[in-house]
Amino acid sequence: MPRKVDHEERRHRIAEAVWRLAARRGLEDVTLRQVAAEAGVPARQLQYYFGTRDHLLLGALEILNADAERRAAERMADLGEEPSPRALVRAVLFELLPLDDERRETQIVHAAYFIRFLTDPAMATPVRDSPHALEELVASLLRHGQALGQVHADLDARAEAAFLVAGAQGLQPPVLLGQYTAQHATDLIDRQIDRVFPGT
Amino acid sequence: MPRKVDHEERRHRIAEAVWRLAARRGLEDVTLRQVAAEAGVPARQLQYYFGTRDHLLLGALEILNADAERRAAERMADLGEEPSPRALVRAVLFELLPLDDERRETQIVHAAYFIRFLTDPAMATPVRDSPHALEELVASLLRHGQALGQVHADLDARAEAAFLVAGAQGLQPPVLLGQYTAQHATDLIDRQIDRVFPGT
DNA sequence: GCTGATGTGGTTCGATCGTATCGAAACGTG
DNA sequence: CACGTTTCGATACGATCGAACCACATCAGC
Repeated sequence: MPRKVDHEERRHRIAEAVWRLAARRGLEDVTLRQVAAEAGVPARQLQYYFGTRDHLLLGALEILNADAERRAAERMADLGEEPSPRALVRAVLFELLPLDDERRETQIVHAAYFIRFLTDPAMATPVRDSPHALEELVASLLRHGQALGQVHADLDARAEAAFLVAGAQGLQPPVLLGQYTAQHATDLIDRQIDRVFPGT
Repeated sequence: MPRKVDHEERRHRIAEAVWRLAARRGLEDVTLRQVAAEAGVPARQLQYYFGTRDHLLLGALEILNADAERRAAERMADLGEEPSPRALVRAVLFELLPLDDERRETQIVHAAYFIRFLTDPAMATPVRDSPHALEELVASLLRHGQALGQVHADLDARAEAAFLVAGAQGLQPPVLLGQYTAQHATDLIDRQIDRVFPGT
């Protein structure tokens, strides 16, 4: 078989063009010709590397999610050797805010895809599991905090984790729309974290 | 001038078709011909009553928001003569969840329009003010609750209101996607309300 | 050196898009 | 009744869409 390296590189390059267009004007403007122009490749390549337009959209989303997940894992690793539950919860929730260009683009693209998630089951699978996983992760961190005496023992970790995640997710739109500053959003989250971790 | 009555009726009828299509498959499928077919009117009427496609999208959004606001006001009025701050906060937050078909459709359509809000300032104006208004409303209700001794006096009403609204908004996607039941979402909100209004 | 699989570019096709246009029906007003 | 405005149906136009098609490169294995 021929060089596999280019394959991934090109797919990534094309996927980036899809993200830019989707984030700028929505999926309507993600046409094969526009993507080709944005990526600087002939339109024929999109057909070859992704097939139909639906497969292009799905493939670009998968690559986006993989990149975002990798970056999130890196930021978690940057917290140091033995990060406190509190710091981890904070980092997880901040992952849901558009605090840099990459997270911003990821979240806008997800918003552009959202309607598809509702009807197209194939599109939904990459996203359908992640929020549940985030909630579980935060819940386990809260329970860890309870074991350490940093979180009130009578607090329902599961429910509190779900609402914290929802709150962070709900802060996304106002920040993207420029109604809230990123600073304001992080302050609001920090305030909730202070409430949940009173002893730190 | 000829009958004005039909004018509004027809615009509403056409707008409903736009919502249905937008909610089902996103703005990409809101083509003039599809809308005409869905509304059961000749395509030429869309041109006459709304003009260009952009004006159609904008007009349909305005009609949707007006309807949603009217229904929300009705539900608030149904709370009775002198509703408690707690009941009002609950009702306001529940307005952000897809608890019936109308709210569900409204929120899905808003999701479909979201990308437009980010770039098209004309589209954004109907929505740009509402969340801020909701937050202020909840904050004033919390302050009212503080005056009545139902809410801890040292609680930051503004920040808590903002996070409650964000939390409700953040519960929207998982409910729409079927990850959370509506029951679960309302439970989570009720739990937060119990925390904020401990004395009721 | 031939062959077949793999990759690439350019072009074409039928369908559908948004919009403009033209003429006639419908209707209030004089 | 006649007239001008409003409403509306049908059609046409240029542009653009997704996808198919075709002619070449390129290169590994025989």
